Order: sequence, then C-alpha cells, then structure tokens
Amino acid sequence: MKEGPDIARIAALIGDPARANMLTALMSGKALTVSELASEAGVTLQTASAHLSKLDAGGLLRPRKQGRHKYFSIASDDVAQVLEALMGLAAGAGHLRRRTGPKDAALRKARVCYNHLAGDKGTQLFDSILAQGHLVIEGDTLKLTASGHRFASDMGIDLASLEKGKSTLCRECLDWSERRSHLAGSLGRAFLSRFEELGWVTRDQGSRAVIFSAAGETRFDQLFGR
Amino acid sequence: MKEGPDIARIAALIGDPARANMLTALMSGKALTVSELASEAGVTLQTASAHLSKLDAGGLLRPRKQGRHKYFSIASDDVAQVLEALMGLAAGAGHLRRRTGPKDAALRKARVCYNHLAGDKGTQLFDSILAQGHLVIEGDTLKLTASGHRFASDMGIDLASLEKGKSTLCRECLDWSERRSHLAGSLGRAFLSRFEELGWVTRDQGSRAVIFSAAGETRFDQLFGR
DNA sequence: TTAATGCTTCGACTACGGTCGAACTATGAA
DNA sequence: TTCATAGTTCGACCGTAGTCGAAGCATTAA
Repeated sequence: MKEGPDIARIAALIGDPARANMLTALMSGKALTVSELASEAGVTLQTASAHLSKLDAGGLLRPRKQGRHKYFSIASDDVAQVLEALMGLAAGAGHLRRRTGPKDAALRKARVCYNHLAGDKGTQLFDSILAQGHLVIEGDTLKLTASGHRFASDMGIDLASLEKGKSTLCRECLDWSERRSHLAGSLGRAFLSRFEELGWVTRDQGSRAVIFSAAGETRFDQLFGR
Repeated sequence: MKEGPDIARIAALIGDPARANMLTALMSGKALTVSELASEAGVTLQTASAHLSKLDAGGLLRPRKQGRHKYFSIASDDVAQVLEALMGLAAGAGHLRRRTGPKDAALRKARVCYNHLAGDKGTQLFDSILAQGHLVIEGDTLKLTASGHRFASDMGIDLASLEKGKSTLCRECLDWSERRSHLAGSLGRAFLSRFEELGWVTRDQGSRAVIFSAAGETRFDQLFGR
C-alpha cells in the first residue's frame, strides 16, 4: 500500500490557496518578507507566518533573517520545477484558462522562472545556444562546450566562480506557457542577471514579467537569433 | 494577487493521502477498478468513489466503463510527469528517505513510469539510443532519426500507426531515483510493450517493478550497452 | 529609556472535507 | 425471475486545519 515517497505531504502543502499564492509570488525569484507574502496571499500577518513555517518545515522554502525582516525564497531548483509543472497542468486542464489580461502577453513573452529567463525569449535563448553549439545534451545532462565557455566569458560571465558552486551549471526547465525547455541552473541565472546589468532587461515590479528595452532586444536577437 | 494558473486546485487534489495512494498505484500504468483503488488506499468503497470522481473532475484521471467495472487510469503524460517530479522532491526533501526494502532495489533498477520503462534500465535505454544516433534533441523536442526509424522497425515496432496517434512520439521524462531522463511518449510505451512481448521483461504484480529475465537482460545490454 | 515596526505564539472559533453506514442503481450470473 | 457483485448517492459525524484577535518577543530608531 505504501510505496515510493510521500507525495501527499508536499502536495498538501502546495494545495492550500494561501500557500499556493505565496509560492507563485516567490516564483519571481525574489526573496520576499513575511508581510509582503501576507498581502500577496490576502491573509493577515499571523496566518502568513504560520503558513510559512509549514512550508519551511516541508523543505520548500529557504528562510533568511536580515535585521528585523525575515526573507523567504524558493528552496531549490527542484521545487521551482515542480511548481512550473503544476502550472502547466493547471493551465492546460483548467477548462477555462484564465482571462488573458494585459500583463499576460508580457508574461508569455518573457518572465523569470525562479531566477532564470523563461517564456518565449527564454526558449529562444536556449534553442539558439544549442544550435550554435555552445551547449550539448549528453544523455540527461547539459554540457557547456569549449565555444560555450568562450561565449559566456565574452559576455562577461565569470564561469570559474559558477563552477565552484555546488548547484548544477546547466539544466533544462520546462515552461508552462511555451511547453518547451529553457535554460536553468546557475548559468541560466548568470545570463539573466548579466542581461539586467547590461540594461537589456528590467524586471517588472510585482509580477514575474521581464521587460526588454528596445536596444536590449535588438542586441539579444542579434546574439540569439532563431 | 492572482497570477498564473490555479496551482492550488490540483495540488490539493494530490494532497490527500488516500488520493495520493491511488495516484501512486496508477503510476504502474495499469488501469485499476474502483475497488482495487479503494483497497490500495485503505478506504472503503464509498470514499474511494468520492475521491475518484474528484480526481476525474480535476482532469487527472481518465475513466473507462467496462461492464459493471469502472477502470481508472492516469489522464495524460503531463499528469504522470508532475507526479514523478513530486516523488523526486518527496524522496529528496523527506528527511528520512523511506527504508530500502527488498523491493526497493528492484524498483531502482527497472520500473514502469506510467507506461514506459524507468529506473536504471530506463536511462540506459535512453542514453544508448541517443549515443547511437537514433534519437536527436532538437531544441526542446526529441526527434527520431532515419537510423532510429530503421532500428525501431527492426525491433518490430509499428511506427506508422504510432505516428498517426495524437500523442507525442518521443518525450523526455525525469526519474526520481536516477534523476536522469528516460524515454517517454508513445515510442517509450511501444518499447516497453515490445520488451514484454519478446519475453525480456515481466511486470511484477502489485508493484511498479519490472523484472528482467536473464536472457532478456543479455539481449537488452547487447542492444543498449552503455 | 520609550516608541515603532516586524514577526511569532497562543487561544478560540469556524468551516470544510474526509469518513463510513445505509439505502439505491446498474450490470451480469443463475 | 432472483441473487450477487460493482459502484453511486445520501446523510450524518467528526477532526483537522485555516483563520484572526490579542498578547508577547525581537530588533531598530529616536
């Protein structure tokens, strides 16, 4: 009767509306405080605090204390991946997919998924560096080629320090809107933050949308044309 | 506050222990009756019926009536994928990963994931046909090459009828035990059933384990050596 | 020190949902 | 027809978990 890991425990954690809202908000990649998450979920501070300690105990979040603030963020890529997969199901199976609001188009075009670029532009990036031979798929894992090393360095990404870290360098992640892979892992993270540094993109406050500047998009398309 | 699809709804569906047990049981790929699922979950027939209609309404299951029996199976590959992902999280995050029983080793070696081969042998299959050039990764999708077509036909798989079907031919699926990809989609399904027809493998009754015959494993390793 | 802010803990209320017994329907067998 | 098996529906019970008010800590600012 009992076989395999205990799915129900974590599914139940995600299954509460308030907690689900918090997790969705955290998928922006930003760390948020208890109060921010409370308003995000539409509950009072007390209940939010209770929910967050449960999510923490369940291993879904990573808390960090900073002064009198307590910041929460998604615990790991694994968690983010499960959430994206769930979104995919919910978007597809949910008979009437949510109304396409003004922001919706922007979200489909480009958004952050935990901490890397997702949406149309995310898959464009992934497909392009794969096609250019900067990245190869070896069985299950993604591997950066020699040209990929050069390319990333030229873009101003410090690969050496990334490779020291314990998290995977390259990793696939599946979109719920595009249903295609985009680049996750520490390199995916590095790309996005580099784009921000270069002023190519800015993150929309209060949503997961990523907004390209006109010049930024031109440069992006030059480098990662389809 | 409300952004993206409604995660909570389906997560809550999976979050109930009884329902989670049923879904885990269905991950064997076999369609099961209401009574079987009831005993699987350790509840009475009535409650099982109630649970199953909820899962059905949520789009997670596909019901089929046959005489006075009602069979349920996992609705789609998407659902199976989410469940596998959840198992991965639960196995990793669950502080004390479940005791490694006698069946556990067998499960890690080879098991069915919804309807295709997973576990160590599953990733071996995937890696090998990729290395042999039968399969290529094009951006996000997997594509069978010309040599792959020949190879599958030689194995006695009717590709033409598979390609007529509306489900994807090739698809990646992530293991919770191996944390690596294996082959899903209708071709993955076809491979497994072909292995069964050839007598290379048999499915363990009442669990997800797949057992190789001595001769079967020899042939399998010949074709899909690492 | 006092005051203000951010968060946690306690306690009590409430409601939703899982559970089963019992009665009911449907299919198949004798 | 009658009986048996498979599944559904109804109704009632109960427990758990989400919710918030109020009080309690903890950290910073004045």
